[in-house]
Amino acid sequence: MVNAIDKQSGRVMLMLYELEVLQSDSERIGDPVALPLTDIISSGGNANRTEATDNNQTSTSAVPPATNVIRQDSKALPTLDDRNNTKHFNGDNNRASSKGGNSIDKERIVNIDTLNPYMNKWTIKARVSNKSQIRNYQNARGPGKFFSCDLVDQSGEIRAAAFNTECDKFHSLVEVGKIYYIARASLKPANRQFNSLNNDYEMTFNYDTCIEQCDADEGQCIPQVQFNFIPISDIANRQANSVCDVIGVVKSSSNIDTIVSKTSQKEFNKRELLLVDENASITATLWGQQAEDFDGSSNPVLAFKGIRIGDFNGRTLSTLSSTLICLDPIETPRTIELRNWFDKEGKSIDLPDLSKGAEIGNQQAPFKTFSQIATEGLGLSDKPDYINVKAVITFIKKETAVYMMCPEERCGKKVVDENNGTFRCEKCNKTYNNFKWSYMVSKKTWAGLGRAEVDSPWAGLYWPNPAHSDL
DNA sequence: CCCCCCCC
Repeated sequence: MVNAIDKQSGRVMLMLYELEVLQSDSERIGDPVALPLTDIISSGGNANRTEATDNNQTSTSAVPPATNVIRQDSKALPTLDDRNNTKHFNGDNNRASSKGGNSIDKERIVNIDTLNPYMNKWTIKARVSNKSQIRNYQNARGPGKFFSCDLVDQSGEIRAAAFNTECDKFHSLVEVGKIYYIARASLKPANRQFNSLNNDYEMTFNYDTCIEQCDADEGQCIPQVQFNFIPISDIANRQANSVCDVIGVVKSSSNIDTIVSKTSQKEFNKRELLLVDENASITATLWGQQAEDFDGSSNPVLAFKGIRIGDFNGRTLSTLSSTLICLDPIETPRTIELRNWFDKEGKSIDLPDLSKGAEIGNQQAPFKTFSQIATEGLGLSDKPDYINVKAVITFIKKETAVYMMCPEERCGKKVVDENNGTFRCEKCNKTYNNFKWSYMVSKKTWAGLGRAEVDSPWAGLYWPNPAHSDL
């Protein structure tokens, strides 16, 4: 018998080898209790206490399950099935249970959050919360096809993938919202760049995998979806191009816009939302059908599972085809909290916008003289450079100091006065009965440092709120 | 074994 701590997940594992079944239908012996987790960790010698603690903190269930086995019916502890007698335990034959045919052992259901690559016999009972389309791909090994789905039970969640034969076999069988027994799939470490699910592993359906639908009324305790929300303000500290779960109120939304992809030359529809929570706001972009179908006019609470973080002008969110979007989700108390907060005060306060980081001026940007801008070639590459400048204003262009701005919150473009009481925004392709005054100050500056001969460039100062006008 | 997901 070996006990070990999985370094990657911090989970405690107990591996039992070469067991011999003496009797399979005995009464419960003694009064068994759950293994004391902390004792195992501290007696493990090289136990990594920090990892284990961190893992527990980030887990959505505050209390680790006493055992990984859900006892479905009997008072007795699970017993080894007669079909799986000792001959299956004398080696590493992990196909043992398939010898009894294409069946699933429903008496030995384990929680999803206990699955790991070292277990070779398990069944889970899980709801499908999300499923991808079949995607064809081409790589060094030739063409292939693939789909993935997300599985959830009362303990946790895991992403599962299926390739080629299994892709064809399981794609139509697996339906979002339905519950299945799943046994004998492979497990490997999850790739955090693409997967925000709260599990260190991902599942791959293989030739041996068995999936069987479960009656709907058997799964009432299994949630529809599990979220691992991070506050919007935390997105600033996350890696660009990673995925996360976010919830917020749609404070405003743009019209549909069409862009042409640089790589594929194809057209895509998009809609930008301003998503807010109690501490920050961020732009979230919806694509394709999800953009077309979305109506943000009632300021709904919107939850995203597996949305991608971008770094345009600070931080943005952008949906992937795998992103699950839930309108006013009932699964989380955050929906009510955010609703109450927004209606009471959130709708009328301006919060830090993570998608305007670069416009406001990055505090980390270095101070530069105008001569350094020239000699270092700043501003000449495709991506903008951000600097701070300490300078004296020598001239202000008064004629264009104010302009009439589109009243739409996320627009900011100049409107054209139609001279009939309406104002047209070309960007929104819409005519409004009102506009907002905004300020664009062009000015000539001179940066000292004994370099008076350096050309002093024009600089634009932009601030959307007149309350900040202190020039 | 996928992992493309678009634009400013």
